[in-house]
Order: sequence, then C-alpha cells, then structure tokens
Amino acid sequence: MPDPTRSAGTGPSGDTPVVPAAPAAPVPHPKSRGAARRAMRRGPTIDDVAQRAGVSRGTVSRVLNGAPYVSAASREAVLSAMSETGYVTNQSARSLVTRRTNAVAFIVSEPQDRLFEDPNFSALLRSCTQELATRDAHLVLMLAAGDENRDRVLRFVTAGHVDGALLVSTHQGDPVTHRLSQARVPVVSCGRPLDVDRSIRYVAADDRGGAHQMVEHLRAQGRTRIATITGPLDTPGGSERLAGYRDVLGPHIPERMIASATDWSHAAGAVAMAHLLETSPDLDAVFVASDLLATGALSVLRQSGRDVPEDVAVGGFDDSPIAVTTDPTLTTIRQPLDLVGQHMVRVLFTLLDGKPAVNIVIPTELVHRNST
Amino acid sequence: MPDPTRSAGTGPSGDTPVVPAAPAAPVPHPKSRGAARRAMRRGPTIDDVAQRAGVSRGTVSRVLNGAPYVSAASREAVLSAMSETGYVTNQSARSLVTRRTNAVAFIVSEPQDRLFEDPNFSALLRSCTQELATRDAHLVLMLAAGDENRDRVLRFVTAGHVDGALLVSTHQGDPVTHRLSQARVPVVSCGRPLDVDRSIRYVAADDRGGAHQMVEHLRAQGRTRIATITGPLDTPGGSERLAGYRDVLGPHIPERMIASATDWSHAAGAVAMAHLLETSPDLDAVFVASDLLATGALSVLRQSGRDVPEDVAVGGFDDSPIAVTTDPTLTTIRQPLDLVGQHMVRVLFTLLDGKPAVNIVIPTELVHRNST
DNA sequence: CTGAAAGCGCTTACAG
DNA sequence: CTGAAAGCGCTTACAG
Repeated sequence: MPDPTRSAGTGPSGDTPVVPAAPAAPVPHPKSRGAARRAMRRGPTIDDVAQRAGVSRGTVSRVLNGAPYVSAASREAVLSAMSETGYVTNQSARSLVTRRTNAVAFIVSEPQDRLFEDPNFSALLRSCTQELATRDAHLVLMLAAGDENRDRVLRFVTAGHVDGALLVSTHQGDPVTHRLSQARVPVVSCGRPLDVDRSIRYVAADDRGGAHQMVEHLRAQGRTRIATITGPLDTPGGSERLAGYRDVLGPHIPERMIASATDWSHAAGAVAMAHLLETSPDLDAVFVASDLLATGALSVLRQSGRDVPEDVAVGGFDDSPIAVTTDPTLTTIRQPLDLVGQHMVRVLFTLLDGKPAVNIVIPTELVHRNST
Repeated sequence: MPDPTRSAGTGPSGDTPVVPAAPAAPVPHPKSRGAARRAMRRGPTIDDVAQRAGVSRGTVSRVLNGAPYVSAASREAVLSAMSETGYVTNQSARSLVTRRTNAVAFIVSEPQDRLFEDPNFSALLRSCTQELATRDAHLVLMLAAGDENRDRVLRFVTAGHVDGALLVSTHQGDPVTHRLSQARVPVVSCGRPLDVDRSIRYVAADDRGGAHQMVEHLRAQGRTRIATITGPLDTPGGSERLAGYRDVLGPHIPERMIASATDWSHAAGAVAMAHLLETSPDLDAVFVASDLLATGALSVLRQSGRDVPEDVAVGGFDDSPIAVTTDPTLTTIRQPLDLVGQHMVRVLFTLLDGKPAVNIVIPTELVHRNST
C-alpha cells in the first residue's frame, strides 16, 4: 500500500505516455506558498471523450447537459465513450462559465455553542444535506457568529462561491439576513424571520399550532389548571408557542400561570417551574416550550414531591432524543424537521430557477408518552 | 426593496454601460435545463484591478498569492485598486488552474439517524468547520450511508471536487476509507480506523486513558466492587473503554462485573444495568461507557431502590449536555472535541502540503459532578 | 442535428 | 521585479 504522505512525483511520468483511460492517482496541487511541485492527476477531459466518440467537443457538452438536438447515435457514442474513459466533469471549469456552483451555504448565525447541542439543528442539517444530494448539489457549512466570521461568510456567499443560502437560527436584528437579501442572493430561512423583511422566503414548523395541539391534549385529559413555561419571548419558539397556549385557554389566562424561561436550558426550566409552583401551587398540568426545559421542570416537580403525571401532567415540545430518557418519558410535539429541510431546499431551488416561491408552514404531531 | 423572486432581466441592461466598479446585483445563472436567461452579475476581475493599478495582470496575481518579487510600490497600488474595485477572486477560475478547491469533505459514513443525535458529532463538526475557516477553507458535509450515497460521495471526492476528506464514524469493513486511501485522496479519520490500514492518519480522543481515569476515580472514592457497562464491542469506544477499565482492575476481573450494551441508547443502558443488578447485586459502582447509556442505568438503579451515589456511584463518558440534566448530575469524562477537530484539520493540511503526518491522541478530562 | 471558435477569470513558466 | 502569452476544461451562441 502506497504511503499517501509521500509524493508521487518520483514516478516515471516523463517517459510513460499519458493514457486518459487510466489516469494517474490524484495528488493535491502544491499551494503557491511554496510546497514542492508534484505530478498532477490529469483525468480524461471532454476532448478525450469527444475524440473517442468521434464527435466534437460541443456535442459531448450537449449530452452532458441534456441539451436538445442530439442524435440518438451521437448520444450513445458519447455515453459509452464517457464510461470507457471514466470521464468525470471538472466542476471548476463548468462553474467558470455557467456561474453555477451546485453548492449551497448552510449558514448558522448564532453563538454556536448551544445550537450545536440541539438535536433539532442536527436533524435539519441532515435533511438539508440529503435533499441537496438528490439534486446533485452539496452543502457548505458556515458559522457566522461574531463579526469576523459574519464578514467572511458574507464575502464568501456574495462572491458567488455558492448559488444560494439556507439560513438557520438568525436572531432579531441579525445583519446576515438583511445583507444577503440586499445582495440579491437567493435565501431561504428556517423559521419566519423576526425582522419584517418580506422579501425573504421561509419554511417553518407550526409552532403555534403545535402548542395549541398540546394544550388541547392536556385539556382532553381532564386537566383544568394548565400552566405554561415559555421559552425566551424574543425567539419565534418562545412567542409562537405561548400564542398557541393562549389560543386554547383564552387571552385572559392569569399571568401567574405563565413563567418565561430566560434561555432554553435545563436550569432555566427548573427555575421557571419553581416559580410556577410558588405562584400557582394548585396547577395540575404544565405545557413546557421545549423538552430540555421540561427536564428541568420534571426535576423540580419530583423534588416538590409531586407525581408526574398523577398530580401534574407535563407536555414538552421538540420530541428531542432526551424525551425518551426522562422518567417518566415525555409527551411532546414532534416537528418534522426532515420535511422542513426538504422544503427549504425545494424553495431555494425554485428561487434559483428564477420562479416565484412561497413560504411554507409544516404541521406538527403530538407524541403521547408517560408524562400526561 | 426589490423582490428577489422576480427576474432582474427586465432592466435596461442593454443601454446601460457596464461599470466594473459598481457591479450589478448578483443573480443566479439560469440552468441549462431551460430557465429564462437573466442579467448576470459581472464583478470586477483581475484585469480591472490591473488596469486601475497600472500593472499587468500577472503582477496582480502575484500579490494575490503572496508570491515573492513584487515591489512594494506595485503591491500597494494593487492592494488599493483591489479595495477600490471591491475585487473578490473567482474561485472557479483559480481552481481550474491550481487544482486546489479549498474545500474539504466531512464524510459521515454511518446510518445517520443515531449519529446526528449525538452531541459529540455536532461538536466535532463545529470545530472542524471553525478550524477550516481560519485556513480559508470550507467544509462540505457529505452523507455516505447506503450504497448509492457512498458511491456518490466517492465519485465526488475522487473527482477532485475537494482537496481532501475528514472521515467520521466509519465502522469496521467500511469501504469508504479503503477506497479513498487507494485513490490517494488525503484523508484523516476521527478515531483509529478499525481496519488495519496504516496508511490512514487519525486523530482520536484517549478512550482508554479516559476510562482508566474514571475507574481510578471510583476507586479513590473508596468503591471496591466496580462494575462496567460497555458500548458495543465492535466499536472503538466500546472496546477501548473496556480496556481502560481492565487496565485498572486487572485482566482477571470477573465476567459478571461486565455487561455489554447492544447499542449506545438509553434503553440498552437500562437493560445492561438490570443484568448487572442480577449478576452482581452487591456492586457499589459502575463505569458506563457513555452518558446516554448512563441515563438508562440511572433509571434502573432508581427503580431498584438504590440511591446514587450513596449506594452506587455512576461514572459516564462524553460529558454530553445530557449529563447535567440527570438527577443526580453525572460525573463523566470529557473528550476535548474542539481539539480533536482542530487537529484533524491540521493533520489534513500537513498531508495536503505533501509533508509526512503523524497520528494524534488527545487526553481526556474527568468532570466531577454528583453521581460519584 | 453538429463543428469551430470565442470566452469564462485566473496562474505560471518564460523572457526579459 | 514585471509583461505577454499560453493554458486550465468547460459552455454557448453562431453558422451551417
């Protein structure tokens, strides 16, 4: 087995004729910073294919791109020549003329620490990658938290290194969204952008509807004093899920039944629960705006000697993997993030094709477990 | 605000002279599949900069690439011309000649479902992305589970769309590793590859040392009957962490003190714990090979009426976010995944520069919480 | 339906 | 230290 750390440049490349059908192994090009020059792989080009198929270079390009007006005979000749030579198109050359890269940026514009622990984020990342793959495009992951990173990402994207961008977890006032839309880069946001820039298309799970669904469920179980722990109210998940709660219980639900967590952590959930227990010791159910917050609530409830769900029913949101590790397991709202990712890509491609695109809101699903 | 979903092609582009210094807004190129033609952004090129700076195109290129032998005067002229024109280099054009893409594939060759829920994975992804950014390179996320995906990824990478690859969670017998190394693509694996292909460089956290550390810790707390729940033994995390346990307790530890989980889930941890409680009801500590497994163990321990840590001390592994949500919070082993990612990129770049590279094993750290 | 030719924007020996 | 020129591998009007 050859050692990949060793140069391939010592081979007899000078006296061996180059056979396109059996290209040498690929070796990275030395950076101009001064690495030694090495032998380069030189795979078969479109010209090799053309020659082999007995057609012109243009014709090969036409079958490559599925252009009309190619005779069946030519097409076939080209196709077999391609497989015989092991041809693979050079994306750089193509991009240089088409100005299409087949790459899409997945931009995370958030202090990354918390986000990357969020299974929702991973699920979304996965589904976007997958959907992109089915369209022969690929995902470039970019971190845009902090001024320096933000500028680099913005430069990268507006320079045309990618065809468009998928935006995740932008917060209110985030300049990325605005500057991208200003630069007329095709963009799709995950979740309705909090800034009122209606030129940005978005795909979102139905936070409000999901919350509604959960509170209805708690009511259907016979609960009559249903409190809620909201997320931070300056986020869509915070405000929308509270709105869903209010949709069911009416706008005049007493304030003492509502506690807002300061962030999305376990600890914040615990604090909020402790607060509720003081203001509303008689509550018999609580809708918590995320599963992680709910784990904090469960701890406090247990410490207070209350049984879940006997004394207090607890409903979460997210259907995070953590929901099956709690005791009792958590009834929660599942967001179909596979669908969200799929649609984000779909909408982006609609934009790329220059067609008008719509916003999409995807229904959620209640997952009944043992906490209600 | 212009509507990005609308074509820009209706503007008076025909009678307005193109001014490179004030490029039109970028608009994606129509795909050859037949979208309508639209006006294209045409940013300033190297020629525009050269003209403005009063030098040749070659000189601009030289300052761009930090080549030697450029007079200070020329350099300065070029630099200011660049910022005046808002020049940004066209990566496709550059790649076409250098055969360097500045892109690196991050290849996940695993049934993705479970992996993407793993916070370790996210942390690694983040640190690699970050480290790459500091080197002006970007990360292309690729999913390689399943024959079809695997082939697509392999084709993509060997076609030179990226300069090299970062490999994650390959399992024994995974053909990706082998085929990549065979194609002489520079590759760095996360974790020692289980197949004996010594040509592959790897960066790993010290699983064995970490396990050793935890078991020592349990002993130091006065525990004398320390059992273990291992992960699946055909994974590095499974076998190496068991080896670390044995390092401390000797190779002759009775089999009844060891239970292997069938996978890394909460449920598998619960099953294994129940088993241990039957075979070794007198155990006073258990080292569990992952935090998620440990949550399962904690549930069973509580159900059995044992107090943690009073009756049984529990040590986990990973320092996953879940470790602070359990009750009691989990003493565990932290893997510095930021460092792992950093070094993976560093090693890959060493390879790309054609230099010999070494393997790297990174020490772990014990995080003491309330379960021990 | 198909060739020949121009051109995408850069880098890099080659000569000064 | 620097220009002029060739060339990277493709796509795409333009003429047939």
